[in-house]
Amino acid sequence: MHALKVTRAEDFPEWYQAVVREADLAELSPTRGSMIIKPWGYGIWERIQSELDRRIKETGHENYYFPLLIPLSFIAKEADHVEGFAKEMAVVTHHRLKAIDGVLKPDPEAELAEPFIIRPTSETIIGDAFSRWIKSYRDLPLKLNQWANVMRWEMRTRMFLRTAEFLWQEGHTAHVDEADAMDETMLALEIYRSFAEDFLAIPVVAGEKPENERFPGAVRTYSIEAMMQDGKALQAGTSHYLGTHFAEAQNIRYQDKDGAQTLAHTTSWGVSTRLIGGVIMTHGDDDGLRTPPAVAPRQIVIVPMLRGKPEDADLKAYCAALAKELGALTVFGSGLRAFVDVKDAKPADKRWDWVRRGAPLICEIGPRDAANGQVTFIKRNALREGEKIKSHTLARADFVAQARQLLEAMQAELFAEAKTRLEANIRADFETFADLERHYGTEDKEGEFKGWVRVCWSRPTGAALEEVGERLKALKLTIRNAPLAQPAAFGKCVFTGAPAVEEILIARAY
RNA sequence: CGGGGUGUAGCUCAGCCUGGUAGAGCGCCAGCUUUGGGAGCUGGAUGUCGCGAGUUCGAAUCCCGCCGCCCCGACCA
Repeated sequence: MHALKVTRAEDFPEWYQAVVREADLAELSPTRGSMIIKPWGYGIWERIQSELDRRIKETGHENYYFPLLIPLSFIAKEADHVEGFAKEMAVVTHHRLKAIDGVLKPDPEAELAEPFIIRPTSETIIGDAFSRWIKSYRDLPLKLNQWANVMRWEMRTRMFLRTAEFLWQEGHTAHVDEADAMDETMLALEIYRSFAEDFLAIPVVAGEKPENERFPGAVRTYSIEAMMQDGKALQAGTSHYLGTHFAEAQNIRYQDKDGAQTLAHTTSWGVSTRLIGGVIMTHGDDDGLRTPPAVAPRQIVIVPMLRGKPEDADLKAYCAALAKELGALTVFGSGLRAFVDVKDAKPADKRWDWVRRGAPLICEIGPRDAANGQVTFIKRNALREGEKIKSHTLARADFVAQARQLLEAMQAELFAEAKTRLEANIRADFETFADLERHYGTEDKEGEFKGWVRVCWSRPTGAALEEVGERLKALKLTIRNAPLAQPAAFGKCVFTGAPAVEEILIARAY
């Protein structure tokens, strides 16, 4: 009997919802399209924040903070940018409420002269500041980052994957020229790749987005793409080289060494709470989430087998001492997070709560363990042997000595499992569009696992690319990216038969 | 915003066709029993049946409108 009522195989979207609820990650809020992130889910985000923040600072960036509200006129400054975001904007138009016929409404007499938009991203207001901060080549590069909430009025929302309001980090930088800005763009992409793989145990493919998938206003957009357990792709991070588009629109110029006024080259890059959706769909199983140890808010949870008797006190003391000893250890670069669950509930229920949340190591310690100086535990990533729960027992001193290694091994095992799945499910033997049609079909069962394909193409642009997009759309496919790692020679374009110049990944996507 | 589904207790759902005092299981609370693993027995609490307006003596049930959620499409981190 599994801890969730629905399995991945039966109904993947339902299973996803079940994990979010049963692992106590988040719930819907009264605010349409926005969610309440609960402690276990927010704890994962806090771990993501602190580690990513460290890596961002380590590479020469500083944090700052811009306002939530942006003057409406700002968004209009870059043409592609407006087109990309205008359709999903929340607008603030009044500054006062008034009871009209007993109903509170925006006071018609309190309409703002210029409305504000709630930021969907901050390029425009940050560009405005950059134009004032940057005067000389000596001011460059300018490498800044902010942690913020943003809002995009999405038609259809899904917990963590696409919500109207979401949390993210947005890096914005300015440079003297394209070469320097491109170095920065690729640096950010590499930060995301290594972070996703090392810390979230999510293997990804880093590459460049095709022209039609670029960020509005970008010259080049790069992404990391992860494979979910239903074979669909999740864009888990993006990095953009913006060229001089925003510099032109907002007059970001510096005086170069020869005294000339020169346009700066800018970049922007971000990852969001969507990463948590990626963690769920990469590592979850039919018993709930398996939280990668590096981001688990609690890495070792100790459940004492309390029986409501006097000897409980000894058992609690034993568990508290064990937690303290574990807490003094260091793992993944910070203090080990151990927790004793003394909630007045049945031990079996507590165990399953932690299984669903995906605490990496769950210790179940009874009086006999305490008396013998041992620790009985289950490993969340290898919970079962057949249908039965597999438990392990170690002498207490050995458990403490091995705790760090157990967590590191689990992190590595989760990554290896996902990496194997990714590599086993990218087909690279398709040469024509007919091969794609045969593989993905049009009549296939909804949600059937299809994986990704890696094919050659001639990189058409403009109308020709539009047509490629339409043909793929008929199969519910999109081009994810052109991986950075490319072979030396190419075959023929699957779309046109012309000589190819690049390999691309094609997949169904979130 | 278009197509499909759905909305009844904290959760999963029955009841609706054929109108007549609101149900089950799980969970929750209390007591007792049990105690190395998702326990048993007994008792108990919990609902403006998504919202609004109709038809009717009477609406969870029929009609109309609106809204939320889920899936698909369009759009996107």
